[in-house]
Amino acid sequence: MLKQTIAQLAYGADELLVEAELVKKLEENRPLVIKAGFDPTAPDLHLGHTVLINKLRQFQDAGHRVHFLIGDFTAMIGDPTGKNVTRKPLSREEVLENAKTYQEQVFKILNPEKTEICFNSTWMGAMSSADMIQLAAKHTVARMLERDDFHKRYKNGQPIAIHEFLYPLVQGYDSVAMKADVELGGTDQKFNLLMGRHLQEIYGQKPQVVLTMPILEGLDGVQKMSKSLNNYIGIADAPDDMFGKIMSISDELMWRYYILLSFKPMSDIEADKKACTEGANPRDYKMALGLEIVTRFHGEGAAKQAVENFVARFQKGALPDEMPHIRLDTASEGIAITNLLKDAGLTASTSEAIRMIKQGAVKIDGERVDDVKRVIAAGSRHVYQVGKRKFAEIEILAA
RNA sequence: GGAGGGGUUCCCGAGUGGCCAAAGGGAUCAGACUGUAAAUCUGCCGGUUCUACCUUCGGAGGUUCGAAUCCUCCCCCCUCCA
Repeated sequence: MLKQTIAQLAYGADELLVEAELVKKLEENRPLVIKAGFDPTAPDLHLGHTVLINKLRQFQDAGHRVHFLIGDFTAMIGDPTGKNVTRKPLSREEVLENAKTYQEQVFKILNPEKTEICFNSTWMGAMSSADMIQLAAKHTVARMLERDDFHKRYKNGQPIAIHEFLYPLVQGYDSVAMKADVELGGTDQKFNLLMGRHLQEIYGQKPQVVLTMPILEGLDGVQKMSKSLNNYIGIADAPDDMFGKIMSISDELMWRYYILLSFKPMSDIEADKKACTEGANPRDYKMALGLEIVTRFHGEGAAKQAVENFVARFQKGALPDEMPHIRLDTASEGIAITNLLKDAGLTASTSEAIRMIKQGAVKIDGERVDDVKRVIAAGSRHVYQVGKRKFAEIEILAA
């Protein structure tokens, strides 16, 4: 029973340190304090960010309490993680604003009853310079340089500001202040998470268990999900978009998403996977995954609607129910199709419009356009389509 | 501080005076096939009033009928030496 619980909690995780300690803690039969820290730097969350939050939710469902730490103090320092450059600190106002957005988004997944929001400025702000130096005395430079990115930068002669050393110390001290039993973080956080264990021991606490989660791949299945790579699914994406993006991922990536994004028990996921290798259509499982995820962020009604829209549009080829309505003014003799597509934003330029027409990608009211020089009469109103995804109803008004 | 190498269209990367809007690959996009999957094939891949013209090869000048290609100055990156 306990074994199963641990297997489920560690499912999809990169590393669990140390499993034996987690067993002991669970055997105490009390709600554990599960810590996860977030830098309020990126207020627009995408599914990659939710991997960790989902795992927190699983701990809640297993009866534990999540202490959701907003690193408002640390954000003002600027974590060097992953970047080889010193990150610029945020202002107090930015931090608070971002933190607010964070909270709004995160309760779509977490159970508010079992969540406490903490700010590390609560204890860090109260710390005196002398205390800070005391804290800094708890660790050596040599060990600090073990951290991968510090190590690399040091070796390459790139600058490391002193305050960057304080970041892991503060994050570790947070665990002391919060009396964390378990801390979750991305794999890139491992060093900082282990610092928590180290400091807790020094301060006379039982060291926290560390659970690291992998970084989620983006829609391309290769690079990490990120906004700047434009391979992300934002949790604020519209239901149809969100569902469509999920349907477009590869079968292989789908299982990865199942493991890291679905709340299905691991035994079910493994069974589904097996069914597919034995001939079941992966598409149906992909649709189920899409339904689950869209439901989480938009509710069941919107999610079911998104599925219906998807089936209607892509499996039956119908036009979407909702599309932008655009009005364009033009001279009384009408407007060239190429200019119309550009002005309506369906293509980036008239040159692209010509290309699209030549490639048979442009349709007016469902009928393919062949003539690049076609002129659309003023006063008309049609549905224009470019490729599979871009639609608009455009009305031409004579000026 | 010294010596050398390099910055080309979204990315990598060829191009050393005209045939260059610039090879090749990748990505994107579109078409076919499908399950808006993958793989594959095809096409496209700066802009426009499109058989032509305009803007682009780190930046600014210059030489030339003509420059991504030659010259001058400047900015940035990399390698080796001190």
